[in-house]
Amino acid sequence: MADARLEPIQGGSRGTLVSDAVRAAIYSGRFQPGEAIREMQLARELRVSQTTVREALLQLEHAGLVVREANRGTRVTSLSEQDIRERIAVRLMLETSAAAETVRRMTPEHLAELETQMHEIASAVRRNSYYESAQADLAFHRAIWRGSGNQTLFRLLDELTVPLFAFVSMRQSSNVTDLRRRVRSHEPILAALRSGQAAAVRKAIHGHLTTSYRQFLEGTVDAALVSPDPGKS
Amino acid sequence: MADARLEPIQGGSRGTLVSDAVRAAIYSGRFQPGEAIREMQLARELRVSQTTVREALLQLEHAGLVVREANRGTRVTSLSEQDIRERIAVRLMLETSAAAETVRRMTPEHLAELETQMHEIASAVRRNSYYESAQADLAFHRAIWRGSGNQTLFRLLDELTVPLFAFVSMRQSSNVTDLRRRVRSHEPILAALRSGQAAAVRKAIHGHLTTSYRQFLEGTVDAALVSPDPGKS
DNA sequence: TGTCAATCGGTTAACGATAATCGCTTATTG
DNA sequence: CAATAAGCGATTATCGTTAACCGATTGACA
Repeated sequence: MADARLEPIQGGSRGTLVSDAVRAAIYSGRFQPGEAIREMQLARELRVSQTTVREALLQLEHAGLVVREANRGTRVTSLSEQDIRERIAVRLMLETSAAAETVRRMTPEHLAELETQMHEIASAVRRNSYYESAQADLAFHRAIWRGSGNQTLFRLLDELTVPLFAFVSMRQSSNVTDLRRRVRSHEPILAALRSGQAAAVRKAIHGHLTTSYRQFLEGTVDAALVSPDPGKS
Repeated sequence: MADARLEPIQGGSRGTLVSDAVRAAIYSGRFQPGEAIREMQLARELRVSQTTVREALLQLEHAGLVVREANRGTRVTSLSEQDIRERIAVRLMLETSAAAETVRRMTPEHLAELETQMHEIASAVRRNSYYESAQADLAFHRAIWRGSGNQTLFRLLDELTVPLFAFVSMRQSSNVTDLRRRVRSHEPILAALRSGQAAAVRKAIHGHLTTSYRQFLEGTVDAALVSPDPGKS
């Protein structure tokens, strides 16, 4: 009973299938931010009804990947500078606390999983695969969020961050230097997690995020919401 | 141009109308937590198509008021003890930071608005109107969130808290003592906001929330995620 | 020639009907 | 008699079509 011979069939509903397809198209850049997505056209291309497409778009809207305007249409989300700063600020609040909790509950197995994810990032970077390295990067952070044991917290961080990955990384030049930095910048987090000290983890996450998003944060008038943890003004 | 003579007509899409109707029914208790909501039945009662009802239910699912299971049906969300604890923990993280930012940007106008909201709460309590006092309570907190100037933060707090109000207050006895407490427990927040000191505001919010939700928090094994701010273990 | 209303093209919103899926009950069969 | 399959009722998922809506453009009229 413990291990079935067959995997449960995947695919879910047709709407989810469509949603996945569009999501992949957005990530891979086939749909550009700001570009309109027409329900009927998509329905024809994918051989499904408009209703199904609509349900998929509703899901994507929830995930923050598209925006829908009544009677006007759907377009790929194009995060404004302000949107990005806001998301980063909130992510900073949540992820530092999540990681601090994660380190408290850390098991050797979980630490091993994080090290594996780290290897995945490095591997993708070695292959110079930008898309996959971003996926691995996200997976690493997800593993940290999950470790907090708070599903609500995980869900919110996911909702907040997925569009960030989709649209921020899109702008960053994917040159070799940036990719190398992607590996290095995660190492202090892992080190802090190994140390088991919550304060160190908070600092590591804070440093990682502010560094990673430096180019989006500089020029922010109110840095307050961006660094609520240290520097208690 | 600045002030129109007429308000923009409300009502939005039919789907939103249905969604509002169901939301009100949930809040008022006409739909109980755990109760099934049948699409076709609702469609007949409201004289709209099943598609429209479905869109409404999708909206409500996003808001966390109902849960939908593929091919099984929709039911009113019944938050588990764990869900509630998780939401409180995350709300604590976000609202303390939001309020700290709000106090930094506070204007006399905004402070006046909060005082007005406070009067609304007191007024509803005097009328012994439980439902309205809960609405006013929520409005007070919303005003604080909005003051942070971070729309993303506002949205997340809303998403997180609305179901809390819907289902937590439902369980609390709405006796006179509880209602009086509802007024009193907000006063320290207002006082802290007037003082202008971020640290005081953080403490006030923390105190308010842990007090308000005491009955749901006691017995929590890991209080860590619930008090990430003070008492740095 | 400027203003406003009617029209038009394109798109989403809503509809009614059918198909697919689920859990449960009832047969069937070895 | 137990295990399994077939059938049933209820419900959601999907479909194709029609209605409503928005913004831009055209055209009439002062």
